[in-house]
Amino acid sequence: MTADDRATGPEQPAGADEDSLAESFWAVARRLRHLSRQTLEPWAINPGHSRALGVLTRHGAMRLSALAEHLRIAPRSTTEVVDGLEERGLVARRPDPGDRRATLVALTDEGTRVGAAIRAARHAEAERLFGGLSPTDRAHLARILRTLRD
Amino acid sequence: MTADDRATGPEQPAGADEDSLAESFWAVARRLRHLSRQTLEPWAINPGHSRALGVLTRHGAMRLSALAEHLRIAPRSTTEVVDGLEERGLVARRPDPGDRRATLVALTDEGTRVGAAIRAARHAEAERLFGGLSPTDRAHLARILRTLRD
DNA sequence: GATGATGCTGAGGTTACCTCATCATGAGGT
DNA sequence: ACCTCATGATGAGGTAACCTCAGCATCATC
Repeated sequence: MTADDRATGPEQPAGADEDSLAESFWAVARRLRHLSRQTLEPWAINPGHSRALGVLTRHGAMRLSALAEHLRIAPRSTTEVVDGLEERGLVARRPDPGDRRATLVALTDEGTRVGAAIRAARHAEAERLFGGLSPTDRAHLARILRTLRD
Repeated sequence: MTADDRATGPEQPAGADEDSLAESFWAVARRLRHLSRQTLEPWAINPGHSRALGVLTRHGAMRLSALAEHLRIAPRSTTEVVDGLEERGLVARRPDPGDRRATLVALTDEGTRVGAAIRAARHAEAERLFGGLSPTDRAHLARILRTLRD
């Protein structure tokens, strides 16, 4: 049939025909998301788990509640994300020595390894998309995006 | 706590710290999505419904199955989207005169009106985000995005 | 040491998708 | 005409990733 009215992912707004900046923007976002899914595939890990892994890689062990804030999801939902990572042996729960109500989540060795690998793969993935641009265009894009983000 | 590890929306990959093009990209995507949610709010319509409305606005009445292809969701899911829009009085089902198995979905007058209003609001919304750019930057961005999208 | 706040989790709900089975209809072969 | 297979929509039921609310243990404060 006709082509791609859903210029974007499942959560994205419509307006595909517009041929506007927004449309192109979502089209690129979509490509990025696809790349990302491919990147994560070898680890059989979903984006949510990957995000949590990223936070722990960058910030080290923390309470579930802190992780929830980083991920911007409800504490209760964080319980489940951590459950998943724990099942896969990527993180471990241990009691917070300073507060017996609290639980700390820390990367296991395996988790550290996988976290680093994903980080590297993610870097390569970005390179795959943006690598085609000339250095000038990369600079332009970086500057413009920085402007838009404020 | 620290700020925003979730550089993006609920479905987006992680990697916030990277300070890479990808990171900025998702940050902007996030802003766009927020704007979009605001845009849709007055109509109490969700992105899925809005997308369907957009397709019908652009392409006119069509079968459920055709709509499913445009939206890139399963036919069965389309049934539900159309149910929702029909409840709100924005579309109507009628039998396909050429095939008694099939059902055509068409915008009602109200649906046409709302579709147009959303289209306009969406345009304004894009202007709100991209309007701050100089004409040169807009051209740069448009060109670069077009390159990335292939 | 009672009172209220905080940290985690069980129970159960929502949203937006999915697959599979079913039913009516259509199209083609014999 | 009849049989078979394909197709369009939908009922039934499932899943993933969130959510809220209630409950329990623990902490901080008065």
